[in-house]
Amino acid sequence: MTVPSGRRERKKAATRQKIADTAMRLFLEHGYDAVGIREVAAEADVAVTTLFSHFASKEALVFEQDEDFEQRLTQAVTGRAPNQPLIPALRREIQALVRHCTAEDAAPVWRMIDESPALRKYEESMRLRHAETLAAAIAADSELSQTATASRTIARFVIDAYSLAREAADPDAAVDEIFRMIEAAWEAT
Amino acid sequence: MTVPSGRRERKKAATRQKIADTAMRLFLEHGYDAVGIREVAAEADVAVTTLFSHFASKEALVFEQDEDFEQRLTQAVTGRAPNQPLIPALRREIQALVRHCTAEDAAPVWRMIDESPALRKYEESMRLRHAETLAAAIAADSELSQTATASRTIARFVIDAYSLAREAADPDAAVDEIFRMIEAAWEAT
DNA sequence: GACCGTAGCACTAACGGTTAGCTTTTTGAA
DNA sequence: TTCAAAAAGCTAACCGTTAGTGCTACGGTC
Repeated sequence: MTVPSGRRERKKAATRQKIADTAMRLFLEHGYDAVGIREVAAEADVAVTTLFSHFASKEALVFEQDEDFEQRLTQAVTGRAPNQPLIPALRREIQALVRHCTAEDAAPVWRMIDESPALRKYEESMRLRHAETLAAAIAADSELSQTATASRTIARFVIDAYSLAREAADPDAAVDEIFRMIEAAWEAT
Repeated sequence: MTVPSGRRERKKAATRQKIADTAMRLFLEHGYDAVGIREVAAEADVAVTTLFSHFASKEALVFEQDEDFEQRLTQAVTGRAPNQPLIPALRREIQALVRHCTAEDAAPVWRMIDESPALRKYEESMRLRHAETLAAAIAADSELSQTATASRTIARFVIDAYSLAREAADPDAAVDEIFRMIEAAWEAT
């Protein structure tokens, strides 16, 4: 028992990474819909069942590291200095995340996502999960005193900001504009 | 050509309705996931392909009349009296919609939806569609002068209000609380 | 009333994502 | 070396969905 040390974990992580990399390469090369799970598994030289033991679904192959997203947002709430206001902290984080995914080299991936209904759906429910996590972090902040509904509402609005800004013509300006609205909403609680 | 009047339309509508009713009955009886498409088709005495010619997907069987939703929201925007403010009009409509789907007799259906990941996903992307439609209606209103981003943002917030209030312990109070925030956000534009 | 185009429906067979059941290999520890 | 468990593998299926094809009944036209 104890903690499975070393090699086992590394090998598992390596297998996972190889699957993810292979999948991304094939998807970008031939299109998401044109590449089947069996094809990805064969190219990565693993069994289909192995692939699904590492990733819950085909879509999850594309959003490999979405836990970053969640962690960075909650970190922005729980990790800010005492007496620092909530909304600006979230604004900075969202700004950074939007910039990250509107960067040049991320463009092909997001184009692929936008073109596939399945991937869009998946991202939508991912966002809702993130909003719930963020809402929990906001609700748990002892410096703030707001109802459960207000926490969940602000969390949704913040996630909306990310989603809307990402698609806007001028993402930076959109973040500014939307966060002015969120700030007002927050002060109305 | 012209408009195919009469019997043909009635028969088609009857078939559609029979499929929808049968599906709902089976879903509520045995659970959404436990009932297969082939089963629904057999019970409704139609071919599987016929079922899919009336409904785009299994989930669509549950959200049979979601176009109402979209129409009522855009109507609340475009059909309000001149010089009437936007947000209160939307608030009234959302209030009504929330009440409608938190009514006693709708409870089993919504419990079923909440329990099925597939149905939740479907509803989420439905909401996004509705938000886009609503955003277009707001942007088209000549009395209002707001950026495209502001329109889309307010539309999202309004749809969020519906979604959050529906799940809240006290839906009426939640609508009030969230719309106070939306009102503030709107005035900040 | 006979005729024709088409809408609606049926049937089969398949495709692609996903899972269950079971066996084999690899790994860490005794 | 030996053993238990984790990881990976294989087969075979399930389920939602679609393509291909043909039949039937309806609505409009002559």
